[in-house]
Amino acid sequence: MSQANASYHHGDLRAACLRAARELLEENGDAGLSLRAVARRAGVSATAPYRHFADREALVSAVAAEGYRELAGQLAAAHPAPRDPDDLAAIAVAYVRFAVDHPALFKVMFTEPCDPGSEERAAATAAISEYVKTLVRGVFPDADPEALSTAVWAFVHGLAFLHLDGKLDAATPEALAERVRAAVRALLAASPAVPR
Amino acid sequence: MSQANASYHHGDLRAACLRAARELLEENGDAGLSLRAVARRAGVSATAPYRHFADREALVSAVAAEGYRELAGQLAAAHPAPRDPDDLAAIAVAYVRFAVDHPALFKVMFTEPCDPGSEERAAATAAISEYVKTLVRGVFPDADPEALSTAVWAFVHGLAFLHLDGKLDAATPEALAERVRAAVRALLAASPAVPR
DNA sequence: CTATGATGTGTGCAGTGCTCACATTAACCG
DNA sequence: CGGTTAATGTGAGCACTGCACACATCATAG
Repeated sequence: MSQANASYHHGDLRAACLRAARELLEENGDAGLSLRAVARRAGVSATAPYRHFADREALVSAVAAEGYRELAGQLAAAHPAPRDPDDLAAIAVAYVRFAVDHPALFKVMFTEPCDPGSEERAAATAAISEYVKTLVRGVFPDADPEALSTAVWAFVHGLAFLHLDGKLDAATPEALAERVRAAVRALLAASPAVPR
Repeated sequence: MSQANASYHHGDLRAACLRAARELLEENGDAGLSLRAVARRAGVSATAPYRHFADREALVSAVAAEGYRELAGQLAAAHPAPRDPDDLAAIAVAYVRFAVDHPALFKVMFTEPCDPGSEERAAATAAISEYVKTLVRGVFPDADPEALSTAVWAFVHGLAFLHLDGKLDAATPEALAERVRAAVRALLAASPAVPR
């Protein structure tokens, strides 16, 4: 019933497609995201989206790029200017939380081909990478920033993925947060010979 | 064993399907893995595989389970009895290497729904989890084994995924190994700015 | 040596991505 | 204004997919 404007041309089909895609992703997961379903939901013929997206890949990449931006926002919101490992842990929690709250989106962001994908997408991930590097530089000024930021991102990312797959499950948000914090603490405390 | 000759019954279609699925996965990635393609490659009608796998999900889960076992083997081969972080790093390298060498398989193992999946699959991942815990206990006797093994697995897993997505790329195997080792070192050396 | 259940076949349906020719219309230019 | 044009949306159609169904074949138990 949403043909509010019964005109031939939609007006802003591109945005409508992205919105529909997001909804389908939340509702039915990755599998439910078909161009045709998107078109149906946007109240438009099956082939109309092709005027705005070269193919399914392009649509997915656009959704993913949106996801990156949102994720970046959540991280920044978790702690504006982290100074110590606890602050970092808060950001880690936000990262994992994002993954668990939007599982299908997150998978799409990090699972699909990606490399040859849109530059929009590449730029968005580069931004995150840069952000992590900045964080690490601030909190661990004495470390090799390149290696350590790789390590930190990997750690948080892996934590997110393991939760997603149900390898680790955290019933309540608070349990999840505590588990993440515990992992961070354990990692920082870890030394083979000299604890503390 | 298999009377591969033109007999009506295949002999060991289940195994043939798994082999075909592995091949298709290596050749065309996740997308190329269709039940029909598997059937074609096994030289059998399109619906024959349904006698051995309830649906596509089941086939994929079986392939994934195989992958888990192989991964476990590679890890064990990388270092039989790790005692210090360097040994651990060798295992980390093997983990990431496995992901990079079999990208499609790895994605299938950790990306698809999984939870409600076959118990065969659940058992295989539980085995890996247990293995990591054992490792960690050996190398870091003073740490909280639960939290630290979570952290270690997450770290290595994230490293693997970031490489897979081309977020981090390592042209040569040696470069990859060195990057992984550097990340491990950086993480262990990391101490916060030491607010004294 | 036959009955039976496990295994493989063929047909068919609904859904998908994508291409192509065509319809509609907004926007630009005389 | 009015007409041309390019952007946008439509519909039919192809090749493919997963899966369900009825049927064919055959190894083997009784």
